[in-house]
Amino acid sequence: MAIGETSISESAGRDFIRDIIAADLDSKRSSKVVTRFPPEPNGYLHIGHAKSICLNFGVAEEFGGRCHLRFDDTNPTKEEQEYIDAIKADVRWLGFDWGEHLYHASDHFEQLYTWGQHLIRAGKAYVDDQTQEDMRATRGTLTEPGRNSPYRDRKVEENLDLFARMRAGEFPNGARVLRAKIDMASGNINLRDPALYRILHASHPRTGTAWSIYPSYDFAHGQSDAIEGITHSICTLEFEDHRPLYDWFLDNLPVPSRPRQYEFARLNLSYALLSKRVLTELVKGGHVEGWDDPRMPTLAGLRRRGVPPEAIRDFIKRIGVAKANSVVDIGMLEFSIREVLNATAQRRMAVLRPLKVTIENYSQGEGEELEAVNHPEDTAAGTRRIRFGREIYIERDDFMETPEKKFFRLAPGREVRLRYAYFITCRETIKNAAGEVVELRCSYDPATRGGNAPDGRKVKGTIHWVSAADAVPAHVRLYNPLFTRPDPSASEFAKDINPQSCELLTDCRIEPSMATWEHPVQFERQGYFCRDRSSAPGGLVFNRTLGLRDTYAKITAIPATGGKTG
RNA sequence: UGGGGGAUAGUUCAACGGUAGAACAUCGGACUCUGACUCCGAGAAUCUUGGUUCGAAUCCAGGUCCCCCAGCCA
Repeated sequence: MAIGETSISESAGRDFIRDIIAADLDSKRSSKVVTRFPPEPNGYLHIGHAKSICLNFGVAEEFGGRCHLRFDDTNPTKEEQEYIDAIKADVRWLGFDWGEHLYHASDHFEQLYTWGQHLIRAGKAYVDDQTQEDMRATRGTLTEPGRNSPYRDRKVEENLDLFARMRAGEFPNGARVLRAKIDMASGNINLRDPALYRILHASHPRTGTAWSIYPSYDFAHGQSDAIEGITHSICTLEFEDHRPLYDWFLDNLPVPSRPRQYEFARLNLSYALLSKRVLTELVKGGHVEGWDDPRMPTLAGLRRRGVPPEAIRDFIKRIGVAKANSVVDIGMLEFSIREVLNATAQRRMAVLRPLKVTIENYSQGEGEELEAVNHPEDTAAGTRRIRFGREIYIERDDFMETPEKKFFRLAPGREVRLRYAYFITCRETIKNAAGEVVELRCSYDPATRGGNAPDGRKVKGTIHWVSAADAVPAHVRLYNPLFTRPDPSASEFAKDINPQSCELLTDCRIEPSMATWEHPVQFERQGYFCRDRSSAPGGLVFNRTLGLRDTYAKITAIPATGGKTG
């Protein structure tokens, strides 16, 4: 079921946020539901944001309301147009639509300024000339109260004048700040006269140089919610102790509506770091190739990796919403990815590490065409013709000179099935000077054409292959987790970076039809792959989205993300 | 030692005073022209101590542990 098809009855009570909304609708405290997704355009969206997006847009859809996309662009020193564009593209890709409801905190700058004056006139805000150091020193500590600023009792007229001159750009950065006058002794540090406006001579992506002062998050967020008619302002846990301040502004300003803030626990994923600071450093420090590097947990990275948006939505639905901090096993995400890809990706054959096989009793001629099904669980996907010939490539891992007990693929003297083709038996092993196996000499049974023996005999293994004469070369990138630990250090992430997070294979052979294939594909017995955007004619590049579950390989060192390494 | 939150299988969530349930993971087994998929089965939890109640994961009291807050970041 698509996310938008969830009915209210099914969704009611699915989590505490939906419980609250259902109750508000029930008690008529709200007559509609309006939510918002409020990213700051200072980086790319990651899968943690997907949780918020799915929650906010999902809830709005389920309850027949709407969800706004609002850029929290109150700090021009960190925000860029590139991020604004990328965020829009990512939200759309995930499958959500804000319609006409695109907003920016900067749309409300003029109103916010007016409200700053309003607080001044009410004696509830003042311009403070203290230095940043002084403010820090007088704020107190977690256990000691702060001290009032010597500028706290400035006259209204003087405050108004100074505030206007701050706006006019008369003072340098940091010279003064507009502060709310609340309580320097509050146990909640957010209430110790928080800054409302700071002087920032910086060019803003939308307002350019029109402003020399910019509102703080606290002063902008709730009021923007009120202006837009947001009913339920859903944010993460770290804003919980900002809620009294959020409410204080709404109580002390003539706002047009009364939104409420609710907080949920952000997403954490094992073997990953979901913080914009870390992701930004990974990009700027050159640890990855960019925001859309397939190893990144960004939506852009997941997209390039080949992860379908449906899989992300399914994953988010599965993990639920609560207030307890938690770390979700990356295996959960992988399950959702396989679930979607198994159902949608067509099957093809590709040999990643080729081992040449010559079928000695097969004619030297042109070869032949065999039929292969495109999707075993979806007959509508049809079939395709694949070339077979005397020389083929099989996977190096599918041959073992001295097979271990559980190995039931090819070995000297052993018979296996070539998928959709014939049974072959290994007759001889060719080695190079170093003693490495470089070629296999096999025989085939013409009676097994298509893959079944008329005499009813069975083989234990079926392996994939490609025709040596017809397969096209390709590069394939195998990905493993970016970090070596399930709980990488956010403060010293560099030491936990996995040096083997990307393995490039340069001698792969794939079915010719793949040259122009644009969809996710399963290379049989190996995993799900997608064409990388760096592919060029004659230079195909595939990314492995995820390996198939592999109960034989049993890699224990690092989780299955990216599948087996060898 | 201030203020605000949170503790249920290995993990993530349910259970809203009335039989602690699901998904993922794990371990068995079946099926299979993908060691995939699918199917069947198993093990596995209420932080702790009291109290209220016929009955407590849920209500009350005390304790323990974990997370967030001292930006002119969001």
